Amino acid sequence: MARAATTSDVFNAVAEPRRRQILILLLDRERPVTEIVQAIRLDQPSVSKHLRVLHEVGLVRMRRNGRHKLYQTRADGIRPLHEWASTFERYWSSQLLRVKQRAEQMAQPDQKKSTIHKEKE
Amino acid sequence: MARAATTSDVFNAVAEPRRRQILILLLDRERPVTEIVQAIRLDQPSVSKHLRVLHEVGLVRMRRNGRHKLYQTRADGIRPLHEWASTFERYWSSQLLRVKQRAEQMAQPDQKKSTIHKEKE
DNA sequence: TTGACATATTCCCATATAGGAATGTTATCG
DNA sequence: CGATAACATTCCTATATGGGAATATGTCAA
Repeated sequence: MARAATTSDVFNAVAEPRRRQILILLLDRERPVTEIVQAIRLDQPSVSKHLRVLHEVGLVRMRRNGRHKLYQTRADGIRPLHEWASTFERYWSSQLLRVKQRAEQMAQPDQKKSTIHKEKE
Repeated sequence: MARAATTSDVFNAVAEPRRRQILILLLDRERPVTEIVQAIRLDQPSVSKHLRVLHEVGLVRMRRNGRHKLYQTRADGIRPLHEWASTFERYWSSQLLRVKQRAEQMAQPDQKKSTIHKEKE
């Protein structure tokens, strides 16, 4: 399986770069599909599919206007993501913790340097 | 393709529920792989693979301690996600905007109710 | 060195899904 | 009604990847 159980939650929806693009584009005002197609340089069916995903997880609203369907970002839908990320906030904002961890590493000099990811702190 | 270009960025990493579980688990203190295996009820190879992904995108650090490898969340890695989500903050916190949108919808009563997603506002 | 433990990697399979092409659907207008 | 515009859906293909089994790698202890 390519991505477990909850295939369509907010986390999955924003994992796709094109969808993040669309969300930013539709943040300030509503736009018809054609305008989105032009803006993000993707064919219309693909855009419609992304919009469907975004709509299903509540990240965009849509209203019909004549022959057009106007989409707009529902910023509210981002809140779960924001709140989840906020859980980590006090850890990265804590200099003390970082110092503590540094000290622990100092006390364990027999570690191997990671070749994959270099520590940024 | 199952997920475009940047297959392994932070957004993709946290799109996986198991990995979010691991990140929370490793937030307060470092733990060896075996302990993670027990905690999240997943086989060891799968856990190792998730840890690899998390390490590659900088969401966990690792240090060796004897035969054990101790993993811990690098909260700092969540910041890009948090900052991205914050972009939307002023939109959901703005009551005024919501009222404005409500007014626009009132002026356009010929819309169809979405059967997929019900507006929560 | 041998054995045991801890972790990582490889191989395989099933599923999810992005994109493109073709087609279907819905609404407006003459 | 018929044509057209605007979207949505379906079908297809290629790729990504999660989980499990088997295997490999690495480290310590005796």
